[in-house]
Amino acid sequence: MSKVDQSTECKIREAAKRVFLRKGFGSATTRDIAESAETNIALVNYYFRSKERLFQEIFRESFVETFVPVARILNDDLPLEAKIYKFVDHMTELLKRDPLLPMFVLSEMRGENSEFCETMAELHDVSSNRFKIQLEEEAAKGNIRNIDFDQVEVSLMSMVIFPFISMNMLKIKKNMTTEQFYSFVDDRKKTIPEMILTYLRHPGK
Amino acid sequence: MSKVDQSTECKIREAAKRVFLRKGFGSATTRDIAESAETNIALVNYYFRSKERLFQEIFRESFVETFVPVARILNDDLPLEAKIYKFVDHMTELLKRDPLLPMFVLSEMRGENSEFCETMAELHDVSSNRFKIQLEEEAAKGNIRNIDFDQVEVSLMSMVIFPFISMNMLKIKKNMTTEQFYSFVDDRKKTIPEMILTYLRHPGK
DNA sequence: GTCTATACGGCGATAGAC
DNA sequence: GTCTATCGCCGTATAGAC
Repeated sequence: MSKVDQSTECKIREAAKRVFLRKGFGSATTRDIAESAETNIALVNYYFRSKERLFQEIFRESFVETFVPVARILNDDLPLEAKIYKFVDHMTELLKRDPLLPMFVLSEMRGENSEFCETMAELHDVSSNRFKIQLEEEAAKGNIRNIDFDQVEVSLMSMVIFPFISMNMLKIKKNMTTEQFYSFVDDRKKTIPEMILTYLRHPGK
Repeated sequence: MSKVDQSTECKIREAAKRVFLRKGFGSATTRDIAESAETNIALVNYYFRSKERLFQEIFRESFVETFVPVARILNDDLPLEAKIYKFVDHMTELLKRDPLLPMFVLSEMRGENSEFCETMAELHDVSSNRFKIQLEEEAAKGNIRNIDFDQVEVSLMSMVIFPFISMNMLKIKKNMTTEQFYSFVDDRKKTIPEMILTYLRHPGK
């Protein structure tokens, strides 16, 4: 087997990721995936037993192994300003490589029924405890204002992630090409930390 | 026909909205909708001809007739600070009534193929031109810093809308009840405008 | 490991009785 | 307007030849 020729299993896995990210679990079909992997339905089920199991693998790989490690940057041992810049930069670069990832993860959690909430149990490991403590310490020292940690964290996540979720709408509304969109989110690597830090450093009324 | 008894057509429309918002177009079935409306499949097709047409009606009603008018607050004739507070307040109240609406609209725009981008043409009407001009005027007067309008607008939208998109994840991660979540977004009616306004009023380095 | 053929169910949509 | 019955299609999954 040559170097460029991947194993069938790997081709199916990559095809599944492409299709699931673009269409979601409900709208993606085994036929789509088999075709995209240049193979047939039987082999998809041979390697992964069912569409459901295949999806679970892709979901875990995308969320737990890709997204979560970057989110953990907030627990790194870094000064506040450097940490926020690093987080926004790394998360933006991750999402530029996989722009459909946030919508993929979040859209599978609608209705609160989903079995994917099980996978979410691992999320409790993502608690940003050290980031929270860091902000509390800075506030105690009088370096930043007193704030509700959750408000700051959610604002930060929102500003980084939401543009990718609304990418297609943004491109239509602002008449953006894909390149212009990427340039826009690159600019946000500066805007977002500035906005958060300016807010933190100036006292409320 | 009594007052409390709605017409069948209306019952189907309401059921369709419930089901589509919870599951999305791909995963919702005509059978779901019929059952939720306490009627049968034949009547769904009798009144709306097809699942596709029914969906288009719900989508238009939810997006163009509900969401867009609130977004237009940014074009109202109001002082900057009052306008931002009003926008965040109204949008938050709208989303508290229909928390699944943002995910519903945005998830149907994945893959950039979708025919719903046609409906999006009406979105060009939502251009926030007057808000943009207002910010430019305030900057010219030296009241706020010079900024990229799109960056500010997207940040504002992100911070208001994203918590509802990630509602289920947030509730799991922060161990929130639904009531606590609503209380959290109510607090954001103050946090978000403060963050935006603090950023605007303090010059960059 | 790989393919063809097929089983089986659920889907959207409609015909036709009332 | 409303319902039952049914058609034809496409989905997942598997059996069995190679």
